[in-house]
Amino acid sequence: MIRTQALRVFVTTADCGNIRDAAKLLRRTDSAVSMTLKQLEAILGAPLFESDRKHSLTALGAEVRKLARDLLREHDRTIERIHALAAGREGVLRVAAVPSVAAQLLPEILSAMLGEFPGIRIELVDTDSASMHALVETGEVEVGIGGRPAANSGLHFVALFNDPFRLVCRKDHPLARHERPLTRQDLRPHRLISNNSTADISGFDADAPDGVSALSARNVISLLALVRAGAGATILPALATRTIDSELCAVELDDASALRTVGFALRRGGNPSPICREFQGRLVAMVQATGI
Amino acid sequence: MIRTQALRVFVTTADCGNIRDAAKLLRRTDSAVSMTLKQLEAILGAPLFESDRKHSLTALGAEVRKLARDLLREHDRTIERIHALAAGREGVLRVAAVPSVAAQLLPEILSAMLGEFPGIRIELVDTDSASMHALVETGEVEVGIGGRPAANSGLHFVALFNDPFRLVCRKDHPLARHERPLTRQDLRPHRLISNNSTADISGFDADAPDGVSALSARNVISLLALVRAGAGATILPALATRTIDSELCAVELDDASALRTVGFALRRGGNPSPICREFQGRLVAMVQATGI
DNA sequence: ATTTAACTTCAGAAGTTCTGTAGTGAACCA
DNA sequence: TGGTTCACTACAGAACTTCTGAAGTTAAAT
Repeated sequence: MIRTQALRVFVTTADCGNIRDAAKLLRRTDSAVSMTLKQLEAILGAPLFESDRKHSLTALGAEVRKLARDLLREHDRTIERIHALAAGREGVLRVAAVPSVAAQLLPEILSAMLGEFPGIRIELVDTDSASMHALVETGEVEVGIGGRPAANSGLHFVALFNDPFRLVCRKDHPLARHERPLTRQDLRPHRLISNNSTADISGFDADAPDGVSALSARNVISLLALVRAGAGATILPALATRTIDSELCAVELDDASALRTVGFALRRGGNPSPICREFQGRLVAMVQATGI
Repeated sequence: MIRTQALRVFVTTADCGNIRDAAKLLRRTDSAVSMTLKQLEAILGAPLFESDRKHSLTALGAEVRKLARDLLREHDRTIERIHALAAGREGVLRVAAVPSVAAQLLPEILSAMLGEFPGIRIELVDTDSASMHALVETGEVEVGIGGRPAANSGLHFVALFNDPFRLVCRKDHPLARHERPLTRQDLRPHRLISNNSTADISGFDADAPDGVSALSARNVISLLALVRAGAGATILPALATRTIDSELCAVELDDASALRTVGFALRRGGNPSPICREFQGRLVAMVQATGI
């Protein structure tokens, strides 16, 4: 059996032209190097060096040297990549997140990771919680961030923070300067624009005729445009209200159920990749640091 | 340190889906395989399999498997090629030979070798002895077959056979039916066409005025065409007269110096490649078998 | 609850690879 | 010519690694 180490000893010796320097480079004694070369020649049944002095190669030695050098280069590169994968310095992070998280929390973390680990690739999908769960379940993404999946799903959920819903309205809206947290009673007289998030609030859509609001928008940009235009108010997770413009304001709701739990969704029993663990760790740290 | 063997154990186990079958394939005990996997995971600091049962890989495991599989494929291919080189089943044979040998002896040997060792490549140069020596000396060919090089050259010579020179003339030439071997005296009245070979015969060209023959030809085809056309006779090594056509005949010379020694020319101290040794062995065998 | 299968752990055996020392032979120098 | 140096080899034992076989654990199947 030809060991990779034997090839390395041979190539190093051929490069150095003598055993002593090769042994120094390999951090072995001369005799160990000598023995390894002897053994390699015995396996091949033909000499690799012209003479005992290792300064010139036989025709065979020259050919073997070329092959071995390429193999070792490939070998070292691969071993390094395996280590990098294991250390999370390389690999692909596929993550799905609800828009509020994707927009408010992830950019900082992801760009920091890209900066620190130049070898990695990141794929971010922003979508609603239900689609996110599906993506994790099918394996299209490794981790999702959003609402809690149904208990009977194959997903493992780790809560990260609780995000209260807020009413978003124009500053001149009647409820804008309300003193206490708004009750459902307070909201009833006003037109509310439903959106992807409101589906998560138990009983919210049910208040509307046929359980469907008169006006709805999927996209946060157009949703806020409608609010800004005076079409009504809407309800968004507090996280998503962080960057609303100065024409608008977010008002607290007095409703324990108007709270969504945001966390990681992972495949049950799945062992996340090192890069995914790294990502999770950073997000947890950020949530703790900012005290959301 | 990640050993190549550990990667092979990992890939095999991943392929089999369990340790037992992998151990059987690897001709190791279960425990050896188990230990190797454990050690590999310890080196990487992260699990490669989802659970103790080795039927499903972690995200990291799947990535490592891909890399390792490619590396092992490359590794096995290279080791096989090194063995093939050492066994002479692969490689390049670069050989130079004088035309008579190249045309009469080598075709059979070289085509047999190409048939038996599909991995090899052969480069044959036919040239005169002096150029052959130069090619061997510069390393452009590994071995040459032809006349003995000067003693002060860097070449090692191994005699292979003695090739007597013959007179080649038309069947209606006055010397064609000579009873005894021809002496120089016999030749003197006739016009001789000199060629590359005649330079090797001591004193031959010297017999002509100014040491140069009136007519000379380098190429055997045109040389024989001149003889056939009645321009004169010529002298060629017996080996080269084997395939002259029926219009011509070869007549023995009575001259001990009209003998050339043909043999291998190799770099002094050079250790020929396995494929070259193989070639030399076959040529020696052929010479002995045919009794040249 | 028992059986079976898959894997792990452990201690010692087996095997390998390394080191240090002693020695050979070639090259160099005077 | 003999001394010196250099590069390598041989060998024996030390150090280390890897393997085996037996016993043990865990998980799934019946």
